[in-house]
Amino acid sequence: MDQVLDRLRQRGIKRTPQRVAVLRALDEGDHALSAGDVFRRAREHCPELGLSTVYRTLWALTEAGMLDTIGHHDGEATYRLCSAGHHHHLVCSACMRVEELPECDLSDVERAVASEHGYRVDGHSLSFHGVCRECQAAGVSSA
Amino acid sequence: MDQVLDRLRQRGIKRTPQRVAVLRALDEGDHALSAGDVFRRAREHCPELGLSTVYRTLWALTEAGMLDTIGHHDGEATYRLCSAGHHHHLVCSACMRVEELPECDLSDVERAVASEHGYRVDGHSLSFHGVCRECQAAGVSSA
DNA sequence: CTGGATGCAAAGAATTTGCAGCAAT
DNA sequence: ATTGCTGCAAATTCTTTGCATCCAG
Repeated sequence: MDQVLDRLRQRGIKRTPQRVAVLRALDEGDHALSAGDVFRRAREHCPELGLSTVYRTLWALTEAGMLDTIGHHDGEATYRLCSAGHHHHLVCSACMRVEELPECDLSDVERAVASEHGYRVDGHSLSFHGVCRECQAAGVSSA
Repeated sequence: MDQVLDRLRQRGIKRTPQRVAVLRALDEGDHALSAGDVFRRAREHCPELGLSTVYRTLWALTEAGMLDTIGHHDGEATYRLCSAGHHHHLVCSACMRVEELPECDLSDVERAVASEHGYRVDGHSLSFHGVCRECQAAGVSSA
């Protein structure tokens, strides 16, 4: 997580207690969190945190390519710290835990789709959803 | 498009001029439209249409499995009439045209991911984005 | 010091909901 | 006739922005 702060510093972003609190909230547990979730969690470490700062920090992290938008459930966007490179996600619909899937072998498919439809294909996004081991054990069937 | 109305009728949904107008707006062109887009287009055929009705109809169509949410750009969700079965999308980021990709051979990958991570994988979503033939010809490079 | 960062409150946008009247079946 | 549908306007909710002040570098 300190590497994240390093990368931010390189982009001229200052290290403030608020940002650290937001990062800690995003970092503990690999779950996808909404802006409100982050706000509530980060507040425990930094009570004077404002919601605007959360949004501003989320935006900065997204700009820096360190934050992925996982989904938009019920009008709320959910975010998660992620590695910078190309990857996909495996999302538990019960607890919102997110695992990264680095491997990706869709270039053939991409090429096929491109030529078949006359598109210049610039990229793709792929995500799997299901229920993680823990939630299965806990008897959760879906969400 | 009349088949869509048939399927709606079977769900006990009445055929009103407003719904028809919304369906026409969604049907003409294979583009992904936001609620506002649909509203503006449908109004041309049905000037007394209210925005709420658009949202209510979009919701009904989604419930019926005939409408897919393509993306959430700038806080606006975009929708498109789609076939009921499992399929993926190829989206032109310039004109928002959407093509359906019926073929899908990810079951192996899905199985591998499931066993590797201990998940019960319930499904996946995959979409490609790029620039369609027409927009390439028109010299559009991205969005 | 100095420019970026913050909190607050107000603004903006998209979507939802209450309600009394209207229309499709 | 019934029952759902509609438009309008008000209400909700998520997110963004303006601004005076404050703090990290």
